[in-house]
Amino acid sequence: MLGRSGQRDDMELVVLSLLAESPRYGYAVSKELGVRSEGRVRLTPGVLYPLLKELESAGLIQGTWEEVRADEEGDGEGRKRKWYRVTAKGRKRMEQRLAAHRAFRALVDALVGPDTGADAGRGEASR
Amino acid sequence: MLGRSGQRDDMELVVLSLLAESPRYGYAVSKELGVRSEGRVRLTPGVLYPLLKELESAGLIQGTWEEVRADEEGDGEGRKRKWYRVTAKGRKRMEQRLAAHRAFRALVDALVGPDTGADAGRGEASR
DNA sequence: TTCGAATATATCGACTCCGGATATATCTAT
DNA sequence: ATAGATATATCCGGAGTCGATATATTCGAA
Repeated sequence: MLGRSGQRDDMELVVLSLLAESPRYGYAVSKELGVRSEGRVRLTPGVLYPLLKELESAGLIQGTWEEVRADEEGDGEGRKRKWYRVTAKGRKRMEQRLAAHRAFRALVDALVGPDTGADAGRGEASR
Repeated sequence: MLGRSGQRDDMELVVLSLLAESPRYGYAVSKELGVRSEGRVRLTPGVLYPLLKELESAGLIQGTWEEVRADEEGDGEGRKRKWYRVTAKGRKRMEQRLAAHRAFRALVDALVGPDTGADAGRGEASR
């Protein structure tokens, strides 16, 4: 049908960047991404958690569970969050992804011209 | 294993851009992409032809066969090329992909800072 | 003139990934 | 109460990836 979104590597870059900035838990990553992209980039649960899991098992990020209890009362389990931080290996991966991203940017710029806010209509092709 | 490439939408943008620039046949698209990206972006047959086919059946590009004969001699079939040009619909799609690309660029810039040639080490996070 | 490399298009298929739907449980505000 | 947000996680049908493979023509070098 041609028209999804699907950019796993892009997501990897963006998630690693966010986590490099400061440790966060999954849901916060998802929300923050929504905010910073002004709603243009969405990271749904079905993509987010498998990605985090994979990043962790690849040693690129490291997760720690934290219990968040609302009231002081003793026993029952409270809500849990899993905080992730980027490892050194993860930073390296992030740099790689960033380099790839910049290379692609350069290619796009070479093809359609650098981003000039207004559309100054490029020439029509004839043949 | 984490580390492929796979970016169909990116390829779509890049192929549509090339064809918007001037009509080309598949092999030429592939070669030109290699050149302009300095070898960083490769579009192999297994990706190229299915993509072109899909773009055509979606009405984004339009292909025409052209026979290329080496010598003047009459009969035998010569080598054939299929030239593609972008349709109006294809241009629209290209603009959409471009907009998405620019949105993602903006997000990355917001996350890691705009592209400053040299790496001016960003601050470490603590927690 | 012959033989390998480049040109040119195309399909196959095993593998991977995507992402909407779904499930579960806690917390907050009305 | 209870609806909606928070928070994590899996499932699985459908889609995409890309190396390998197939076929045929043309060019250049030995």
